[in-house]
Amino acid sequence: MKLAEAKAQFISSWGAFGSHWGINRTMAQVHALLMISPEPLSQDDVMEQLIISRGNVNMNMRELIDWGLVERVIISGERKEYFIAEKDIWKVARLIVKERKKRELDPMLKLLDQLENVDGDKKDKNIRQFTDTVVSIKKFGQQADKMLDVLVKADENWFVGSLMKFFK
Amino acid sequence: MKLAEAKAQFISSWGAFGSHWGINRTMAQVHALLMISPEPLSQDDVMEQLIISRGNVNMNMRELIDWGLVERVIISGERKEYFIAEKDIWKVARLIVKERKKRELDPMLKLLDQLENVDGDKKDKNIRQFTDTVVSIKKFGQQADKMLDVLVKADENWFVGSLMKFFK
DNA sequence: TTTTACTTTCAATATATTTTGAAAATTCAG
DNA sequence: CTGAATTTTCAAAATATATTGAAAGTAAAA
Repeated sequence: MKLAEAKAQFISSWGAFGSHWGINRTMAQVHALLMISPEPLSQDDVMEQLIISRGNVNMNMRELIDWGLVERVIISGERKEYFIAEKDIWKVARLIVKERKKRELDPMLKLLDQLENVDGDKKDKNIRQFTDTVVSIKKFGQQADKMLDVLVKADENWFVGSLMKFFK
Repeated sequence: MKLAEAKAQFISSWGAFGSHWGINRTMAQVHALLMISPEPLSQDDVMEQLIISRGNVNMNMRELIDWGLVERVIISGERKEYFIAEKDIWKVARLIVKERKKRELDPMLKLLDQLENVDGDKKDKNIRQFTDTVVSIKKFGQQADKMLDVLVKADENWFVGSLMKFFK
């Protein structure tokens, strides 16, 4: 397969994949393009290669920077800004987990705390089922929270090593 | 807090949460409603409680059944169909992981296999960077794949036990 | 068989999300 | 400062996704 074709497939596919992981399609495509580029790219480069508008590139680039997945770099003698992506896939995964944990898991756990105690007869089957459900989801969430914290803070090598041992 | 208010909050919040996990908002709300209901519900019950149309309930219910998150039940003497949700949150998590792995991870790994070998000079930095990226994502994906397989097939108690030991 | 209760489908509609592009803001060289 | 290059913003337009509801389909009861 030719490089150009492979690139196009990779970008499109990473876009689709990302859209299932809380990262919007175009944002993931920009990230994909930057990951496979050996040199930093400008906004114009991205516009040209992905055939999307300036505003679109700008917004998604900012979002990628917010997530910590992309960095601005200055090339001396150049007026334009350039961008590079984090290429270490473990770091990428950790950054995504960190961000999604903050946005989704943490608020959910906070809410479940509030829902744990509802007024009324503890023997009422409606109240019982509600409380049981909330409590079990909360417990599950707390375990997930702990696990993800370890992952997010883990040094890559330690983590890969131990986990691989664990899963044979 | 009153049960009615707590229910409304839980359903709305589980809907928002689900929409970040590959499950559409309404589908997750139907699932939430069924999880906190001590008795099976009919399509009419769901229509009434979530204030959504018959068609909408029907489509999302089928999707939930496809994922294995909801089951049809027959109540003797009743003409209508009733539905209950899987309430064990570990089973829910495993079903979701299983389905998403099949839909997302497996196709991605298959594609990466094809992209690993591109024509041209292995010394070219564009080809080098592309190949390096593809290979490292593939390795990462394979590890994730193994881990998730263990999780999906694991017996709940064994898994909770070992993992909790692992994460102290 | 016919009637009735219920379920499913899907084109039309409504809603939500993404993208554009031109104007405003910023930055830098002269 | 002035003006050119570049970046940012955001309302409007385009696109994608979800929802409705009425008609068609099914299956149990009469």
